[in-house]
Amino acid sequence: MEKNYEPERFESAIYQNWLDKKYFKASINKDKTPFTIIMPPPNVTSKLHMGHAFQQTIQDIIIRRKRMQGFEALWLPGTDHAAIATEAMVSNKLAKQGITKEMLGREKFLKEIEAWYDEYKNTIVDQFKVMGYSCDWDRLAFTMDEQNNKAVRWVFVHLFKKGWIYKGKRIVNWCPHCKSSISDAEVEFKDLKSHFWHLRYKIEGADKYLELATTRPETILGDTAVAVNPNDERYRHLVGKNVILPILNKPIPVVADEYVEMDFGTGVVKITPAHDPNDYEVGVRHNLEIVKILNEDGTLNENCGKFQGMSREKAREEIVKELEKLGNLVRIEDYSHNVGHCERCKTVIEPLVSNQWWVKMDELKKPAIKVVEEDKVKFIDEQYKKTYLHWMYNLKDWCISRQLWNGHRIPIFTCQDCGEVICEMEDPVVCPKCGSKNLVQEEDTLDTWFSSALWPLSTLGFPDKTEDLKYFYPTDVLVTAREIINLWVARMIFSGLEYYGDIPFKDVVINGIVKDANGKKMSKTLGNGTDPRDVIKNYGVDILRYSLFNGISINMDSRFSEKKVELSRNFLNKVWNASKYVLMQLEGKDIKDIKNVKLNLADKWIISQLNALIENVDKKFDRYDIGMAESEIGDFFWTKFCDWYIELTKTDLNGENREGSLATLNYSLTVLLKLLHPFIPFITEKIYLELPKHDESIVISKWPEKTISFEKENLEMEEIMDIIRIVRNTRSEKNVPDNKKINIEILPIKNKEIFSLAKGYIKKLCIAEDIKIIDSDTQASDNSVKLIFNNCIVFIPLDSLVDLNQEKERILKEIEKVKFEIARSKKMLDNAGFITKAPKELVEQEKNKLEKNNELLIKLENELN
RNA sequence: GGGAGUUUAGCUCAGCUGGGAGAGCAUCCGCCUUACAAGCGGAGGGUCAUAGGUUCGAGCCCUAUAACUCCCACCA
Repeated sequence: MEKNYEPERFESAIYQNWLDKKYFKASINKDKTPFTIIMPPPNVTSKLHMGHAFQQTIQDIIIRRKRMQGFEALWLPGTDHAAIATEAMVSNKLAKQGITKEMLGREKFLKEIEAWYDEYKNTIVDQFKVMGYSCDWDRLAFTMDEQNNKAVRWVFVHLFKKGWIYKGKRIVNWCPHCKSSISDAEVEFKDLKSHFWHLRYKIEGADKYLELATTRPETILGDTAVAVNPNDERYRHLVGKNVILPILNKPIPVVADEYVEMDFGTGVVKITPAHDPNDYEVGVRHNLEIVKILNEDGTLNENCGKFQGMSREKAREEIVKELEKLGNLVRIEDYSHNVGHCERCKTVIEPLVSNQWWVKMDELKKPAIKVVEEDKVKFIDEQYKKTYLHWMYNLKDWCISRQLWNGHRIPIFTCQDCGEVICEMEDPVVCPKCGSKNLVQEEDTLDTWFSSALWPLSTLGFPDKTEDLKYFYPTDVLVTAREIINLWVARMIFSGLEYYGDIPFKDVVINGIVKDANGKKMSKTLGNGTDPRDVIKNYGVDILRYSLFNGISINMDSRFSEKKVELSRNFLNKVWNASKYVLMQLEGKDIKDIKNVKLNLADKWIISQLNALIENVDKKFDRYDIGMAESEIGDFFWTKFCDWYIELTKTDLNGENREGSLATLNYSLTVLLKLLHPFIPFITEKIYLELPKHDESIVISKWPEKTISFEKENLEMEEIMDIIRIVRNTRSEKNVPDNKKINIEILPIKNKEIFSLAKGYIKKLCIAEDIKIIDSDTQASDNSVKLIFNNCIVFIPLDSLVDLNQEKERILKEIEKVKFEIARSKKMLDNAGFITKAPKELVEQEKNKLEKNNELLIKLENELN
């Protein structure tokens, strides 16, 4: 093995070998239980960022362990077509050449989009491969590939025939930049400083005015009423009368509606049904005229007289001036309020009324609520169950049409001659009713989430009834982000249930966000993010992967810092060096199985410890606590394996029974590499293949299971370790530097034979020149520090005179400690409540402690006399 | 406005169904002990946000308060 750990020298070659050997390929195998993860598809054109690295690595860790545990492990990768974002990028590119999509026409524009996808298609996939992800790449899917298109068409036709898709005039969130409606979930609200304009409208036929306040004075041109609360005494007499709308000088009615809050503002609301969701509702209730004042690009339209063609912002200014001139402006108040922005392009959205396609949710949501209520689909952590259910209970119909060209075009055709509406699996050529060939398809495309909702189905072959679906579906776990529980997770659940009759996944792991070192969200605009590609370049993939998970809970937000990367580098370096050392010891030797060899005390200890480790790690894995699993293994490797076990074997390897140590070194390194493999796949593979005995690859090797255990030796070794710790502590306290050796004399009291076995360990780890087992304290050297344990007394003769007073102090301090413990135990045991109510083992344990401490106390007190 | 989360050592976080406060980093002391100075040995450091309550016993359970974070809904 090379002297230094240099990951860049082997990571990519190892990955290529895995691909060549097809280890990640999953196919139907009746002898194995399937374990399936479908990857949440990243944007096809995106570049690897910390969020991907975190979320996808979680899945890789899970799937790699399952593969080693003998499951038929499928991790199915794919990418998303990200309709709005891509259309915006391609439009921008064309705009630089002075071309609009309208100039190109639909067909040519879609060709441009396709070319764009082709160019960028592989960037994210290639970067995922660099990350070491063990996906079945042969199954790489795309939300606009043939299979998905087919699934989308099938589902649309299915819903249409059930009567669950309808066209309706509703207020939608309109993005004037994207020129499309966007869903509620894609609207971001930001607090903006603005004003409250107080206006007065003249009451028709009277010389009085009605005062109201608005945050959007420009919409005055679309007002068709003012509203007051029916219980509002102040205005009751005006209901049914008209007021004169300024500028347009048009009489509009005063209506009474519960929606108006009496306490807010003046208690009078201007109603613009075409441009406000609530106003729209009021408009419907009172049968008001709907006047649209905006074009698709956000400029004012032909209903706006001299303001036509102005931008929203310009129109606001001009209209306020005009109102002031006309005497309708009372005052302007500072006000800040939440304004909706387009999540993708950050433009202020404009609510406006338009014709859209909708999916009825009433029936779809019922079973999707039930499966989560009954934990058939389980959220990790459980708090998200509430988030999900809360949203589902209040779910309204889903607006699925988007005014884009990129995406799945709505497969509805209308006969221009007889008005027949056609929605079938195949595009119709003639009208089935009148035979006309004059058929026109809807212009709009579907919300991207419409196809994403079918992801677990379509990637496995839906709508065809494939064997893959039967075998791999429902999938086992979905790993995804908080903010798309509603957008995506919910829709996959009702889709799976409605179209295939089963849940799409059993567990939903919601992962936290990776923030920067200061706990701030990483963002492009702030420039505070760490680019995972830089970390890979400087440190390698394994170190990046390890640093993302060490000591964190994956469902909580975590922080990423250069510091963590360095710590991870130190650890991987430790793994490399320790392995190098162990391999050096094993080289050229005949390595036996631990079950067929005589084991030393330390060997039995580490084997027992490993058993406990395996059990703990499995428990943590099974509840997706993989960050803690990682740090437990890492901790074990460093402390127990390197600092203790390897050091202990240095004695045994020079002793009579080297075989036991060699076998156990080999065994424990193998177990640890396997446990670490899901987290840091490359270094573990590299070392694993150097072991004297190994499978073809650690990827397909067997996950460790518990083996023979040595309870008695385990405890004995722990006692010896305690002695070693105390002696080291004493050395340090007495200012004996580590380059100076001491002599040690041990007087065993109990379990005497263990000390002859452990003598070497103590000598080595306490840096002793000589170690003697004595059988009476009269043999002990003069001028020694005397350390008292339950099973022995340790004497350390020191060159310099031991200060007797200082020794007395030390013993007194120890007596204090023991007395404190005794008092605590007594207090508990004297408490009747404790004796009767606490678990029996606990009481028993406490009694044992008390007894031991009492014995120790007597010995210590004897020392003083 | 509704809901959720967080608050433990100087920093980053553990602490499972209540039963003696933990780790790493940082700090201090001592070591190049031939796998590793990216290392080894040792030490100091905490009223577990605050105030009540339940319990034989509370970091953990209940109630209230405060600060920070996130999600949802948005009042013209």
